[in-house]
Amino acid sequence: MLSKKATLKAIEVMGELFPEAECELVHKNPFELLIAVVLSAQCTDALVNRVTPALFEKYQSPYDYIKVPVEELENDIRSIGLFRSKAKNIQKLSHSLINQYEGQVPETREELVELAGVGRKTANVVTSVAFGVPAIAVDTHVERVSKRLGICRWKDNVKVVEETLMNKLPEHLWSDAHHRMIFFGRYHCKAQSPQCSICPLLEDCREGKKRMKERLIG
DNA sequence: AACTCGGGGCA
DNA sequence: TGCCCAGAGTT
Repeated sequence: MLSKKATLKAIEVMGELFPEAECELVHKNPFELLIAVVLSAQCTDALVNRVTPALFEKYQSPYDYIKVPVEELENDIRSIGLFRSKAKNIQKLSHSLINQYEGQVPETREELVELAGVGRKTANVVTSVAFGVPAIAVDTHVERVSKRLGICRWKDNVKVVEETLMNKLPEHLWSDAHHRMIFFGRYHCKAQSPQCSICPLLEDCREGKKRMKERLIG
């Protein structure tokens, strides 16, 4: 397991590699952010950003989303994939916001995860980005990078990965660490073709050294 | 724990 | 053109 010190150093190096790492979802308020993150499940943020300008123009509140037939909402988000379940979830979620929170977005993880289409990762992104609560949202990039570097164990589930990261990093870095690991995972430590041979973290990376040794990397 | 949903992107 | 990617929900 990577020490706290080495983990911190790795996060700093990722920051140097990707100084532009920050939240990529275009949002103006907690509600738009929530919708954007729900839409982003199983597709890229770039894809979501293609539909959100028109979507947010047309739908500005939970009340707008429940006024239209579900087929119309499906059609408005058709190009991002999984549009049937996402449209259904957004209407269900909108009803919940109206009935339980007077149309506002709740500010705690516990309340957020109860909403349709909102899981642990989405709840963390909303609380941290919209409400400034320190959190590490563990998506597949964060999970893969953490496991390859040896910050956590291979068998750890998402919850344990999250707790381990929080234990090894100071609270004020949680948000930055999240964004940096996403960039690092997406563009460098890729799922299929990690760039180990040119990686500045190779010395400290369990998986990278193994791959180099086994010549899995050119 | 394994499977499903559904597109876009890339080799 | 077929494989890979990305979370939440269901069983």
